[in-house]
Amino acid sequence: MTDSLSPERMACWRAYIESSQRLFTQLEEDLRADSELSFADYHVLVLLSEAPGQRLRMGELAGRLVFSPSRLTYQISSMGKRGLVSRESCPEDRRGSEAVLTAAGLLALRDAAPHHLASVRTHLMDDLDDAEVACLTRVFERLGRRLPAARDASSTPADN
Amino acid sequence: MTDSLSPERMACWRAYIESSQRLFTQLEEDLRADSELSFADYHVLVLLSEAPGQRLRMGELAGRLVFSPSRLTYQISSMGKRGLVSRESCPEDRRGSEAVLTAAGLLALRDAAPHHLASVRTHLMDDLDDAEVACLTRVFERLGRRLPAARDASSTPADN
DNA sequence: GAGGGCTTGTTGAAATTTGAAATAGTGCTA
DNA sequence: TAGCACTATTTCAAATTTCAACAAGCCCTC
Repeated sequence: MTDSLSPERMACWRAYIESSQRLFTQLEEDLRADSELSFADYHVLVLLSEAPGQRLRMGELAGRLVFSPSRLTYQISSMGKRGLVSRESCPEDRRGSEAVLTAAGLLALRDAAPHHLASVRTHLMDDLDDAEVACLTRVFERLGRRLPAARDASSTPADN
Repeated sequence: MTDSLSPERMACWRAYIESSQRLFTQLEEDLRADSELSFADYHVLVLLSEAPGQRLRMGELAGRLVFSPSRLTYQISSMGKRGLVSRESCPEDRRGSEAVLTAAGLLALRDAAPHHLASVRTHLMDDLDDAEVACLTRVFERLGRRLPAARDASSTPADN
């Protein structure tokens, strides 16, 4: 291939995608092994547990999870069936609805968290020294800032 | 949450997953926008194009893509319908089959590569300095070496 | 040289994800 | 207050992915 990336950067890129894929797969597997949650379920629970009132608008949640709206609808309805979240319609904007953490959801999160965090540690974090952690943090926070609402909305400024 | 990860490491972890997710989504979108390929299609084409005889066993391919066997079967059959790859059964081991790059597949890769690589550069690589690249490479290569224990153990420590 | 236990890859049904269109509500402008 | 453009979310069909069998071939050992 006519690389327009230096060999070092190409190697970096490849290592990054492949290892990340493997890592995510592994974490998902671990999570399913010692809880009834998928990675997505877990992530939803974490975000809700940290939100004021333990509730979030669908759109907000979708944005943070990097989920399409319809995927989130499905995700939340599936979690709803399992009693992990409930839904309420939003008083300020009646088009909207919010996902609310239930007691059972919080319980499930509390149960799963230690296992999951241990998994993150053993597969990733324990192998990193502080300088590496600092480097990754810097790189990925910058990346996140640069790749904002990738989906649609605000990206076409003055055109009509 | 009772974090068993220091706040720094927790922040690192969060930035890493969220940004990675966003990045992968963005790259997929870009790729679809300027080619007929998905990210998975592209990746298959790259791996085949680099393989001796431009062919790989299904298992080998699945391992490198971090795909389940049945997902790969589907993926390859879909690419087969579009003429990007073909299939042959493996002479040494008649259980096996291999995916073979076609001329059209190579063409499609050559067409897509510049766009895709540009996308990787603008969204990620151009923002990294050499030290960061070195750090990411070190971290993710180490991670990749530590993880493949996950599913299949067919890996050779030092080669490729 | 037949059986048993692996490994390779496929299949089919069920679950999930996508993408386009539908539904409902907001808010501006006239 | 009607009309219109826009936003938030859901719905539905089609595409993809998983998961649990299955078929086939390999690799022993006896």
